[in-house]
Amino acid sequence: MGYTIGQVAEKFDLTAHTIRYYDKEGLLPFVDRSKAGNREFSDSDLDWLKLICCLKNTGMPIKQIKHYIEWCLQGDDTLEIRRQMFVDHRKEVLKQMDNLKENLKTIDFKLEFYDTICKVHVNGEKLSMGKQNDDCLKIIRQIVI
Amino acid sequence: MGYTIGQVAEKFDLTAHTIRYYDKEGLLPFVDRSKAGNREFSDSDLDWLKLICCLKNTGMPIKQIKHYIEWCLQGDDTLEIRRQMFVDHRKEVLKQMDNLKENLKTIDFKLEFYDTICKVHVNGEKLSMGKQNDDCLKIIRQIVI
DNA sequence: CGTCGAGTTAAAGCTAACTCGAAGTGATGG
DNA sequence: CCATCACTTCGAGTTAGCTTTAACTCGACG
Repeated sequence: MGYTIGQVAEKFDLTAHTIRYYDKEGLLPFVDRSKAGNREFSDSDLDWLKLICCLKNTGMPIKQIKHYIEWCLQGDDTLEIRRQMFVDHRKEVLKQMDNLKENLKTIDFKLEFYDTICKVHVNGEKLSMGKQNDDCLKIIRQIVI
Repeated sequence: MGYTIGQVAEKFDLTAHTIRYYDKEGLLPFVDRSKAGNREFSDSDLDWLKLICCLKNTGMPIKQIKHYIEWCLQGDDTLEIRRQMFVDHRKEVLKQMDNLKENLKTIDFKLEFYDTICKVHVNGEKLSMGKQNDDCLKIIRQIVI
C-alpha cells in the first residue's frame, strides 16, 4: 500500500510542499507512483528520507545530498566516494558540535551574569548590598552587558 | 586608537561587507566613527561583536539579535527580558546539540556499513569470502544504502 | 600633485530553501 | 450526481543573509 505524501509529511514534520520540492530537486527518484500518479512511499523510502533529513539537518546542502543519491543509483563504483563523503561530513558535524559547545560556554557566562544582576535588581531596594558592591555591579554592568 | 573595519573583519573571519551589513541592520549602534567617518572599533566593541557572532552562529536570527541590542540600550528595565532571552536560547542550543548527537549516530552507523562494504569491495577478488557472506552482503547493500 | 589603498553609502543582485497559489485529477460518501 | 478531500503540476513569490556594484572620500606616500 505505502504512505501518501501527507502521511510522510506528518511523520517527518515537513510539509507536503517541501517533500515535493525535494522530489523536484532529485532527492527522491526512487519513490513510486500509484495509477493515479500519486506518490506512494514504502518503508525503505522512509529510511531514505530519514537519511536525507539527517544530512540536511547537519548542514549539507540539497545539491550535495542529490549527488549522494545519484552516486547510490550508479552502483558499486561509487562506494568509496560515498564512504569518503560520510568521513568528511562526520568531521563537519564534530566541528559543529565543538562550536556549539564553545558558544554554549559564552551563553552560560552571560546567563550567570544576568542571574546575578537580575536578583540584585529585584531586591535592590530591600537588601542592603553595601556601597562597594553597588559600585562594583555598576562597573560590571557597563563592561559586560 | 581602535581597530578598522578591515582588521575586525580579519579577526572575526567575516568580510568588511558583512560587518557593514550588520551595522546597517542595527547590530552595531555603539561603534564610533573617526573624523573621516570611518568606523573605529574599541575592545569593548569586539566583545559585543563576539557575542553577536555567538548568537548568530547558534541560529538566532539577526532581527532578534537586534532586539537584544535595543534592549541593552534601553537600560535596566529590560534586564529580566534579556535574561529570559538567554534562558530560552540556551534551551535552543541544547536542543541543537541533542539533534546533532542523534544525527551523528546515524552517520556513524552509515560509516560502519561503508567501511565494511568498501573493505570487501577492494579485496573482493583476492579474498575468498564464501558464498554465504557474499549473498549476505548483497542483501545488506540493497537494504541499507 | 597624482594615485593608491582603505574606507564610505545606497541600492541592486544572488543563493538556498522553501512557500504559496492556481488550476486540475481521481477516489469516496451522501 | 455532486461535493469533498487529498493529491497532482507548474510557476511565481518570499525570506534570510549576505554579496556585489557604482560612485564617492580620505589620508598617506613618492
